[in-house]
Amino acid sequence: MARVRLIDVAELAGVSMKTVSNVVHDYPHVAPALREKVQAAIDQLGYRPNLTARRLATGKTGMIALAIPEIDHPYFSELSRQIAEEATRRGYRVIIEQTLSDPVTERAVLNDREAGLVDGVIFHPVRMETLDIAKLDAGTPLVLLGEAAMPVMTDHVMIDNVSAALDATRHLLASGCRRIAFLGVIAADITGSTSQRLFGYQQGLLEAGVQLNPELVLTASEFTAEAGVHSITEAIDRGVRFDGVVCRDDRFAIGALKALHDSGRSVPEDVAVVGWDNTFMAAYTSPTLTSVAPEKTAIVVAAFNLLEERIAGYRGVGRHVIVGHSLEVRESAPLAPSRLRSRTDFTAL
Amino acid sequence: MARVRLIDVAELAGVSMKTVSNVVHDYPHVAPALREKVQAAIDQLGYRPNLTARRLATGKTGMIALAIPEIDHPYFSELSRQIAEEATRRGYRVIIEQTLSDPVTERAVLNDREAGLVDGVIFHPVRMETLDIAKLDAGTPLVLLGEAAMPVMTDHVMIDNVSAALDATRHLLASGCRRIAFLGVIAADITGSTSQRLFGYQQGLLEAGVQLNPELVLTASEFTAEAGVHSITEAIDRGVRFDGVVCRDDRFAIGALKALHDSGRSVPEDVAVVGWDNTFMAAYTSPTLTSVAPEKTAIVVAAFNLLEERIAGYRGVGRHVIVGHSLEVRESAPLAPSRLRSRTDFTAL
DNA sequence: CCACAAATATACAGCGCTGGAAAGATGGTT
DNA sequence: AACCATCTTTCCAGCGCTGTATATTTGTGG
Repeated sequence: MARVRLIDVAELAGVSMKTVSNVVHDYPHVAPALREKVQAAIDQLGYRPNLTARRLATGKTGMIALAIPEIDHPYFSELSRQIAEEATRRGYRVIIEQTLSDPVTERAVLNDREAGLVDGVIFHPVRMETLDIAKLDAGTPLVLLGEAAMPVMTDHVMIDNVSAALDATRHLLASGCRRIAFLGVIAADITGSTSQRLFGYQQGLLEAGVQLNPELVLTASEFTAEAGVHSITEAIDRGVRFDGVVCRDDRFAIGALKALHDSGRSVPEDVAVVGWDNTFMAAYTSPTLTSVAPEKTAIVVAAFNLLEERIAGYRGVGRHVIVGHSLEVRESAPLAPSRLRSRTDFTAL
Repeated sequence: MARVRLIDVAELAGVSMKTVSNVVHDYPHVAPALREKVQAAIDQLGYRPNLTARRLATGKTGMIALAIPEIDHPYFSELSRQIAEEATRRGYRVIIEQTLSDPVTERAVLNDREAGLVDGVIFHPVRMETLDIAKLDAGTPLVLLGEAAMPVMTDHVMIDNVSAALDATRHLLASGCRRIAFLGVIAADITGSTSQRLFGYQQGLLEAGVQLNPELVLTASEFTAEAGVHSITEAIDRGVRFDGVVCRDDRFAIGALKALHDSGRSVPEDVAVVGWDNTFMAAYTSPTLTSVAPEKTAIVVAAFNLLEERIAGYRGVGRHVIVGHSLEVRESAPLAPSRLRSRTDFTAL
């Protein structure tokens, strides 16, 4: 099982190592006859270059790390797919690190772990403070995703969360909702992505002259559909009345749909629901889910552009790219005011 | 930006490289005073070991590759998550390769790409023939996932697809279905996973004395929910009558639920639906989805066990591990015969 | 106070590959 | 036939780290 090395091929072909290396790399100035002989030796021995050794010699790894909270969150799995594809297109391979939103793991990702292993890191932080990140950045090019407060030295790609939440809220208001809830605030999320969305939601209500009602800001224990179900169910049980919900992400929205269905409410007639991320399931829930749609492709492309500039040697201050978003309107919150029951009947449910 | 090397630390601390290395590795026989001095130098310089160099020296990479068709297929993203967690537990990092079911990419994964890069590969093939795989295995430990025909030399983990499909079919039969469709056969899938499921479905019908009807075997163009929608809709339009569907995976099932809903059929009253993979969405569709549940954790653990044995040097013939499965019964195909309309009314829809 | 074992620390040769310098061929000029 | 310029090929010093062999120090008992 001893691996075939460059020198083995060289000996068999009766040439120097470098010539074999040149053949492997398609270096142009190799005489055809020699090239053929070397190739034959390569084939005969089944030679495969040792990438680790090549890396040590060249200093380039050709790999990037993608650090995300959860691989199987639909938003992140869809993002991962696009990143994997873009990486392939640009000649990189991807190491995926799952942080599970654990601050220690997040730190580890940036700290010693990426030492010389990857050419760059794309990182979606959840628990780490921006300042921490800046400190730990040990020279490996880094691009941040998500809503962390603008770091000074680090590149960063995000959508305008405030404005997107504003769009979602306006949409619900336009369709006639007046008691709009927000799902959900999570204690552990300190990067501000939720709070930006909450802020946009509040702004939307205020500009429409609707008074803010703290009761309508629902909290959740974790980022799962189940937590969404629980939060909505509990609000209903508490007697909280609402006719619309802006959800922090699609998983919460999916949970909300279930909770509303189980409690006998119909969507969107009784309660309109807006999700966030426009993940694939949004088109397959029943009713289908209106959802804030970040331009995922733009995020991925922007992230790679920034990363490759850093890899190429850019050492300036952090750039901050805001990519577009839209509202994908589906059945759970249609455009037209389509309420079948009058709002005043709501309490009768 | 010049990286700090072991020798830099050694010089600052006034010791040999190896002593620094020993400190980094917590080698026990280092005098406390020296250890402290070295640690101070490490901290002062911000030294991080170069993993690529370490790899070259040790020959171990501490990485495994996971090659799957699509990162964002719920089954694979859930599997990936578990693999990532198990890998962390066992001290490995994971490179994820997305093959997109492309035979060329699949080949590349096994062929030159893993050269010395990873200690092992976990691979879920879709298009490659088993024989091909055996040929390309260049010495890197390999474990196959999924339903490829038993390879002779390669380790392999799967569930018993025939028996699982049989269970699903029996379940539908027990609840009163008689015209049970199978969704969906895909031309591009040559590994036999679909055909095994189809076989189990047919066996289930036969043992119940139900005649096979080729019309009820629905094909799909690709592995997406949309293709499932299309296939079911088209069958309905063609006038195919059915009161149950066994789906090849949850995405098809989700598409089936949508198509049935859009055509005015209710699930499970008119048509009962069984999915496959028991992905997270199964609990959140409306109605919730009965689904074949492979024991994902068992798959992951078995795969790692086999892989680590190979890494440790096992060179014997391929082992084949069959892990358990169950049927997660939910609303789309409940246990009891719960049909509201009589079957004869079906055509009236 | 010495011999000898155990505990610590060092030296250095690789791991397999690449990059640049240098050597060797080749062929066209004058 | 001597001389370049150009094309091919070889040589060899690293890349940063670890494992083994070896040297040095420390500790113990007689």
